[in-house]
Order: sequence, then structure tokens, then C-alpha cells
Amino acid sequence: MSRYNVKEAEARWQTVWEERGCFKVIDDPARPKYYVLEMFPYPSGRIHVGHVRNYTLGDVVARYKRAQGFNVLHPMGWDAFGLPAENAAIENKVHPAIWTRENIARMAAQLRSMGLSYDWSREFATCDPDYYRHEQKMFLDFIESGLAYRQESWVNWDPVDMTVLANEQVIDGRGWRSGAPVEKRKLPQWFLRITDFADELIDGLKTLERWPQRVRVMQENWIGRSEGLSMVFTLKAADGVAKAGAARALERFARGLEIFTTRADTIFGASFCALSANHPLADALAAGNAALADFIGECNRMVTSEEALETAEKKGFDTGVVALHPFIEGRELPVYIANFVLMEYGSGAIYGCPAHDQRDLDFARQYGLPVVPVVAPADADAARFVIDDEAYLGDGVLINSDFLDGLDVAAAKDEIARRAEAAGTGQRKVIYRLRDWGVSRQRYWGCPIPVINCDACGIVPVPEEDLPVTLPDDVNFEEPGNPLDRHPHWKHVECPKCGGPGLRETDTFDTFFESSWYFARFCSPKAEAPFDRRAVDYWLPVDQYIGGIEHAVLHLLYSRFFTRALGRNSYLDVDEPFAGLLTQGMVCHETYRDQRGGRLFPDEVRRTADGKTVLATDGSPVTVGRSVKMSKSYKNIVDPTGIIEAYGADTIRLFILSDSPPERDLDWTDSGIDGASRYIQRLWRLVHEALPSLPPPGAPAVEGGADASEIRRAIHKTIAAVTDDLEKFHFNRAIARVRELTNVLGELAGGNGEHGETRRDGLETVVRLIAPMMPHLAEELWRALGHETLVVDMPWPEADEALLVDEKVTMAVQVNGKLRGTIELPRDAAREEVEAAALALPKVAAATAGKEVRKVIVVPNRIVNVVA
RNA sequence: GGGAGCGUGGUGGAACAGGUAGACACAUUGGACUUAAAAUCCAAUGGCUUAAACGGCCGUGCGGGUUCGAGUCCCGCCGCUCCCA
Repeated sequence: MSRYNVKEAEARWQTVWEERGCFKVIDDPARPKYYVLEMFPYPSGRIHVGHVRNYTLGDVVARYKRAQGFNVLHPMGWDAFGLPAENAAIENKVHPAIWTRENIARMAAQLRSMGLSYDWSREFATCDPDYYRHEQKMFLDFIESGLAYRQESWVNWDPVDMTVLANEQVIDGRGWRSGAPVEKRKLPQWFLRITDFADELIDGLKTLERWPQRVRVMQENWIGRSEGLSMVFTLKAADGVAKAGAARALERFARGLEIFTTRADTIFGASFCALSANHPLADALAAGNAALADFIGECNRMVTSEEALETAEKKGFDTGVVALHPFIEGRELPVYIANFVLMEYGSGAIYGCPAHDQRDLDFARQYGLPVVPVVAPADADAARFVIDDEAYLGDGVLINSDFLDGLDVAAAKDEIARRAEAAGTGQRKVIYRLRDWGVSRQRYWGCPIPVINCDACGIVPVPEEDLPVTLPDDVNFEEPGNPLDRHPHWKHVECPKCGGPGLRETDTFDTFFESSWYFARFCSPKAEAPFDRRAVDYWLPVDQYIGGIEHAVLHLLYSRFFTRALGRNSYLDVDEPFAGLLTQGMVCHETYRDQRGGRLFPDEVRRTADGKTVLATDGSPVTVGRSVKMSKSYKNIVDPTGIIEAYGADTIRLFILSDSPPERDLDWTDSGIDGASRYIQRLWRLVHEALPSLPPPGAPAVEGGADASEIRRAIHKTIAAVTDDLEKFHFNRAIARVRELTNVLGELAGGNGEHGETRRDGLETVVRLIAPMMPHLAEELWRALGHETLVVDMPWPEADEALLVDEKVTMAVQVNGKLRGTIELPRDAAREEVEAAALALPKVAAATAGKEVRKVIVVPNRIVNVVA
């Protein structure tokens, strides 16, 4: 028997789908829609296995929903702006636009070879001026509606490359490329007011029932809402230490020091105040105090991540200024500058209550400050409750707290807030960890920010008729710095308002800007307007979004915000862009090292007959390391295009879906690929061997007796199970179920031609069930089975409910919870009958010998437990 | 440090809602076919015990608990992963 010619068949069916326009979708309000989207790729040059996994998952969903009768939108495009193109320009002297276009062409061809059901007519790249012109208009509307604003802000500056670095490009305080120490610089930057939507973004998470819980938790933590109290403490110089400088500084803070706390209930345990090194009062005090100025300098050099703040030694500098306790007459709290207080959080000033905050406690122990517990666990002896080296963070009853004594934490917070508000010294306040989104990037390969700076008129938006502001092509990357800024004339323009000399903004947008609305553009990619309202109203939200967990916060949060911002500017009418989210796991592979410890690529090693892993060239031993995420640095990468060439798209698709559930990490193994390939050949053979003994398609089913009815049950149970599995994205289980049915049919294949109709039904069912997962093979076998139609146009098979329940059931019989045997009975047999059959088992009799049967538990059709 | 999750054969993983643990594969071993190999087909495959078993015992990270019955629920440990980073 011949073999399935994978390569020839896959190319042929891809052409057929293309020629017939199978996946071209039109808006049809009369039909239910389903929008499935995979996170579009950055065109880095080649697709990798992670892409293959992502797009395979999406394609299965798209094809399955299509078979179910949905009008499916399944588009693909390119997240085409970004830094790698500029790096390529520097390293290979190729223009970013050309590099990007070439990569897109190569990757699109690779994707096409996978047989994905995209509507390619909707393809676009975000670097198309026709795409980003809309984005520029949106931005101008955001400025108009107050959602975008410009402000001076700190950036990481690489003095050698003369460029701004993202946080992840700063490694140990040095630029990742130049290695030069990074400086902090203040530059005017554009921001989007995402914090305006903080509460909405939190509330919206509750509606996203088809999102993974952990992504919702991550976003909630990222936004970090906390409710607290802002209070003003009166300041004065401590006795005997007043200095001229301090006095002047205090004059500026005559109204007091604003502090923020989420634990106002602990106010009676306060023993000090602490300021951020960047607090204006710190600045003012440092003016007359060199030691303090030094300390502030030291704090500024410190890494200010939250992690570092948690673990670093708590350090402070006593300013000699004291704050008056708002509720204890005459109590003075020393004011420190402390390295663990952030200016960005709250007001940049806190009071410390060491007994109930670990950082405050560490600090108090270091500087010998009092530690007074004011909250004790409800069951503790208040008089003896002391704090050792661990702060008490739990709930409890207030002690040592004057009028708060006896209240619980929540009531105490409330009472303090009430009194502070009544006295005019405080105010309830909600603060967020989330900061506004800085969108300015000092880069060439991005969407130009469409504003002009004029000395006379200030910031002037580029008039709508002048959009898009496009990038100049004639740039060079030979010199450091932003080519847009260096360009001889690009930035020099007339001010649209006064006609005087103006300067274009030379920054471009953060590339998260483009990815925050691409899903909406896919609804009407060719529209003159950014969105055709009828199209977006029909298609949005995305019903199923699929991508990597690494975007759990930024991209997904920005998109949720952007959708709302577009709503506020009347572009769209949905709140949540992605109704369902599936986050796929990483693709992993073993790692290899040679004898000298150098890393090896998987294709540099081979397995010997006795199972050892050796170097392919000389057979020397290789150390096998554990499986980790595929990456260039570990060299544990596999090129999917090579696999597709050798084994076909269906094989790689089957392998990717087979073993691991989509959310979990997937271990890439060569034997897994072989196994997938074997199944494809086996199914092809099974169908072709059966063909001569099958009736023609469409022949009426005939009753074939008990055997045939068993097979029919197996077929319909498989349909029901696979359907359920696909609904829940349990693709690995779906494949297991199909393989089971294949095994059942395989045992009949060489038979004498009995039950022809049933066997045909079985094989056709398998073909239709695998169609979303192995679409080329399914078409090939569908045609082999004598059909003129395409399986891609066939409706999803439906299970016959009547065939899902067995007439006979096998019930397990336990004695005291231990399995002793099974009994076979008609379904829904009477309880007495079941009991009698169970007790009649010799093993049951043996196990209960000499004991009294106290109880018999019968779970209908499942289990009998004899308690003796 | 805080948060989330996960621990099942040699391996990836099944087990819906507490009811026959190990489906489906991979790997391995034995056999058939073949001059031979590949491919394919058949069989075995959690551990211990046993000559062998349609026998017995043990078994879902560890210790306890709830229940007629626990991989699944509860409590306490141990280990790993991810996120905040």
C-alpha cells in the first residue's frame, strides 16, 4: 500500500481553500458571529514554535466554531513597529522598513504553509501609514478630551548611545548595549490618563468570566487600589536643633506635612514620620544641611524597585524636625528621610507604626524608636501582648488607643477618618499603584506623535488634513541618538496656528499603542474611517483571544483601557475588548552541553542505540539538562519550518495539541513528532484499506444487530466527548477520544465487510472530528471516502442522545471501600437486584466472611459498597 | 517579602459533580513479517509478593482529619513553578 503524500496534499488543499475563498468572511448580521483572535506577532524574521502553538490553538477554535455554523472572523496581521528593526538597521545596515517588510513576507509564507484558516484579505501591518494615521487622529482626540497630556518625567538615559532605555534594557544600572552607567534625565513626555479608569478597569474584571483567574488577579494587583486616609501633621523644629536652613524650610510647610496611610487605626502607635528622599521638604531641608544632601544622593542612587525596597537595609536620616501627633497632646514624632518611602506612592510621606508594619518595625529597631502595640488579636491578653521582631498585621481589637480602645480595625479606621474629617485635618482618599501610561519613545521606528511645538503657541496638534505624519525614509543609523531628531529638515515645520517656525515632536509612540486597538481594526480593515461602526458593533468584542501569559498585564490592560478611551471619544461602544482569554503555556525543550560545558543545539546531538545522548559529530558524551523555555541563549530551539517541510503541517499541529493541555507548558520531543506522524499515516491507511468494503457515501443506514449498535454507541459517545472537550479547550483529551475511536474502527478494518454503513459512519465521523485539528488530512480522506464537498464546509457532527446511554452497565463492588470485583447489570436495575448481585460475588463473600453486613451503599449505575 | 498555582507510572498526561486510579500516547521489552533494515502488525508494561496467576498486599509529595468511600474536600508540613520583578 502506498503512503499519504503529506507535502503534495497539504499544498493542494491550501490552494483549494484559497481559490474557493473558504475563509473570506463578510459581515452578516443575520448570522451569529464568533471572533477568534491570536495575538499578532512581531515580525522578527521567522516563526518559532511558540507562534505555531498559538496559531494552531486559534485555528482549531476558528474551524470548530465555523463548523458549528458561526460566522467566524479569524484575521492575522503584524505588530510591525519596534526596536529590533532599528537594531537590525544598526547591525546590518538595512532600513527598518525594508527589514520589516521582508520579515513579514517570509513569516506570512511560513504561516500559510500551516494551513491556518485566516481571512488574509484583512491582513495589515501596524507600520502601514493607512493604519497609524487613525491612531494619530485618536491621539489628537485624546488630547482634546483630556485623556492625553504632556509632562516632564524621568527616563533612563544612555549617555553613549544617546538614547532612552526601557527599564528592561537597564542591566545592573548600565545600558544593555553600551554598558555605560545609565543616568536619570527629565524629559517632556506624553501620557495617557489610564488612572482615570482605574476603578472601571477593576470592576470590569468581575465581568470577564472567561478569563483565567490569575490574569484577573494580576491586573487587580497591578492597579493596586488602596483606600486610606490623608492627614496633615503640624511641623516644628525639635528643641535645640533648629537651624537657619530648617527654619526656612519649615516656613514653606507652615500648613503642615501631608501623610497618607491605609492603617489610620494604628495612629496611637505612631512613633515617627518618614519622608521620601524626593519629597519637597527633604529638598528644602537639604539646602542647609550637607550631610542630609549626601544621604539623599545615596538614596537616589539606590534601585527603587519594590523588591529592592523590601529587602534592602532600612536607612533613615533624622532631620531634627518633629511632627505633632494629631490625637495625643504634646507627643512629638521625629521626622526622618527614609530610603523605603516612595514619592510616587501617596504623598511621599508616612507615619510609622512599628508594631503593625514590618518595614516600620525594622526601622524602629534600628533607630531605637518606641514600639507600642495598638491592635491585639481578639483572643490575646492585651496587657501582655508585646511585639518582638515580627509586626502584627492581623485583625483584632484596639488597645493603648484612647477613644479607639475596644473597637475592631475597620471601626477604628472609620472613627479616625470621621474625627480627622470633622477637624479638617484629614480626608479619606483612594490611591492606586497604577501610574499613567507614558507613551513617548525616543525612537525612529514607531508611529510619529502628531504634534508641533511652537514657541508662540505652545503645543499645536497637526491639523487633521495633514495626517498621517509619516516617517522620513532618508535616515541613517550610523550616529547615536534618534534619527528623527538628527534629520536635516523633517522636524522643522511651520506652526499650523501662527505660521511661525515650529518643531515637530520627534518622539514616536510606545508600540503597545498600536496593539491596543488592532483587534478592532480587523473588523473593517479597509474602511476610510478608523472603524466601520456597523462592523465593529457586529464583531466586537473578540469572543476568544489567545496568546502568551507574558501579556497578562501590560498589553491586555492597555487594550482594556484603550477600548474605554475610544468609547469615551465615540469610536466604539464596548467596554471589554476580549470576552474570553486563553493563555497558552510555553514551549520547552531539553538543554544540552558538551564536555567543556558549551551549549549545543538539539540538532547537534543524537541518541545512541542504548539511549545515551552524544555529540552528533564525534560521539562524545553530552550532558542533558532539564527542559526549559526555548530560547536562543539556551540554544534549545527547534525550527518549526523544518518540521513542516519534513512531516507536514498536520503532524506539527497534532503533536502540539496532543499531549499537554494548552495552558500548561509543552515539552517538545522528537519522539512526539514521530508519534503524531505515525497516527496520520495510520488513519490514512485505515481509510484506504476499508474503502473497498464500504458502501457508497450516503447509503441509508441499516440495522446491523448488537455489534453494529455497539460501534454506533462508540461513535456517538466520541462525538459528544470531543464536542465537550473542544468547548473547554481540552484539545489533548479530544485527540485521545478520537484515537480511541480509531482503535475501535481499526479492529474492524480488515474484517469481512460486515456493518459497512456503520464503519463508513465511523470513519466519516473521525474525519469530521479531526478536521479542525488536522484539516489537510481531513480533506484528503473526505475526498477519498467519495465526497465532492469539502469537509471544511461540513457542519459539526451531532451526537444522538439515545446512543449515549448504555443498556448494560458495569458496576464496581467494594467491601469497606476496597474494590473486590465488578458486576454487569441492565441500566437502572432495581436496588435489591444490585445488592443481591454484589453480595453473590465470591470475593465479596470471602471478604465479609465472619462479619455482619451492616450496610450496603448503592450508587445507581456506578458502585456498590458493602460495609461490614 | 507578598500573591497565584502545581505535585499522579520510566515520560507527557487522563480521571465530568467524592464513586473501578493510570484513559490516550511516548518510551521500553518480547514476538510476527523481512536475506536484512525501515515501515507495519501482535503482546507485555505502577510497585512488591509469587514458579505463575483469574491470588494477596501496597500505591496519586509527606503527616493527620472528614466520609460507607478521598488523586479529588479540610488542617499542617515539604518541594517546584509563575507573577509582583
